[in-house]
Amino acid sequence: MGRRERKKAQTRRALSDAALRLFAEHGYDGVTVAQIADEADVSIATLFAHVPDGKEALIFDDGAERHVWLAAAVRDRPAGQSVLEALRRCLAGRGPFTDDLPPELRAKRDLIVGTPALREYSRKLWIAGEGPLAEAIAAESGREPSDMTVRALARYVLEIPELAGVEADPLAAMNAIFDLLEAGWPQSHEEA
Amino acid sequence: MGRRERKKAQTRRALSDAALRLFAEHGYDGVTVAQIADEADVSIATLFAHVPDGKEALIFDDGAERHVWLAAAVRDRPAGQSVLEALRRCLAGRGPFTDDLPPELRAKRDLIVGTPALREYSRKLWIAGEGPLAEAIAAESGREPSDMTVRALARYVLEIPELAGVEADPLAAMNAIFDLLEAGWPQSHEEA
DNA sequence: CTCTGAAACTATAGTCATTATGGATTCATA
DNA sequence: TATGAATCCATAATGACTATAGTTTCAGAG
Repeated sequence: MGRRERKKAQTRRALSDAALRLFAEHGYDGVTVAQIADEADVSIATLFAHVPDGKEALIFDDGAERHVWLAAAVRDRPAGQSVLEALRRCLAGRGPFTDDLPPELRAKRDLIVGTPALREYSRKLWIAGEGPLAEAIAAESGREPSDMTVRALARYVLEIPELAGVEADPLAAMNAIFDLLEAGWPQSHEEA
Repeated sequence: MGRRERKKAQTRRALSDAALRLFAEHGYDGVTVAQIADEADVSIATLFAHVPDGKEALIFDDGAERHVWLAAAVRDRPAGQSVLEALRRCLAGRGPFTDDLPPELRAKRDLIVGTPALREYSRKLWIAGEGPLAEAIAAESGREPSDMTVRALARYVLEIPELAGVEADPLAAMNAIFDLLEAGWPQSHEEA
């Protein structure tokens, strides 16, 4: 990676860090993009060049990883395990379903959950994984990616964190929803 | 209804009409709130007093009706009909699932679908019906409204228009999704 | 009918996110 | 080393939205 890309990544990182620090201290609405740009020592124009989606996007990275990561969980699951079982286990170790996180990440998660604008943007990134996930599910179940039930299943799985995350026992809630989906999407669907 | 409320409703209507007309002609981003306020012959401050949720909310009414209407479809269904069957029939006659609409409403729908900001706001209003719908489902199926599966079902049903609406045959797509949900939420759940 | 308080309206000025412009600097590479 | 692209900057503009303070209009009490 050349110096150019390195500097670019550095600037992006500086912006993320500055934004997260200031948001944590003053709240999302208590911080202006000008302050963030100052803190990161770049101009406002540069800030927006790095974050075309706007202020909310500052503390997120693409989210492309998440898609890859979900699709991989489906594709690389142990032999004999159902697609939904793989997704269930995959989600169980992430997001709202574990408190086994470094305090830094926990604080970030709380900030997002407590800020409507951030929550919405986070959802948008997350739901963008519907297409890739649907492709992975289709490939593993011998269906077409355009199959409505495949797309619906992908979407429904992606909704689970938002639905279960606010419950008293998120993990139990998640399992209840997966049970519901598994009844409607039985193993038999997965025969090629 | 006194003159006061009547005038208020008139102003709100004038704003809606002006916004819809201008959006249709110049596109959502091609119109400023100042133009809309002018067209409706009110000040900008007044515009925002009527529409606290901002520009996107101009062409929508509360959406409170929609919730009532959905919950009613569940509550007042014919004896022996399942909750999901009632919802299936109810949705089939609305939104993206019928072209049997006055051209005025069709144009409005196309505007919303073709404008990200409007689409998102429309979704927000629609999803706000999750709570009421969950209550209705819970009441009819002898479960608690806090039951995770009830809330999930409500949410999943509300997602259907967005999921199926973009398919070539929306009605067929909707039916496919309802079949999926009915398998996971069998009749047996509805015994009190 | 008249008085009064609240609601609705207005003009004005401000804040803030976001975009546009045009120029300066830095880096990759031929 | 020269060239072109990427990055950055200062500046100014646009447009959504909010705050303030004052005016008009209506509903209801007396």
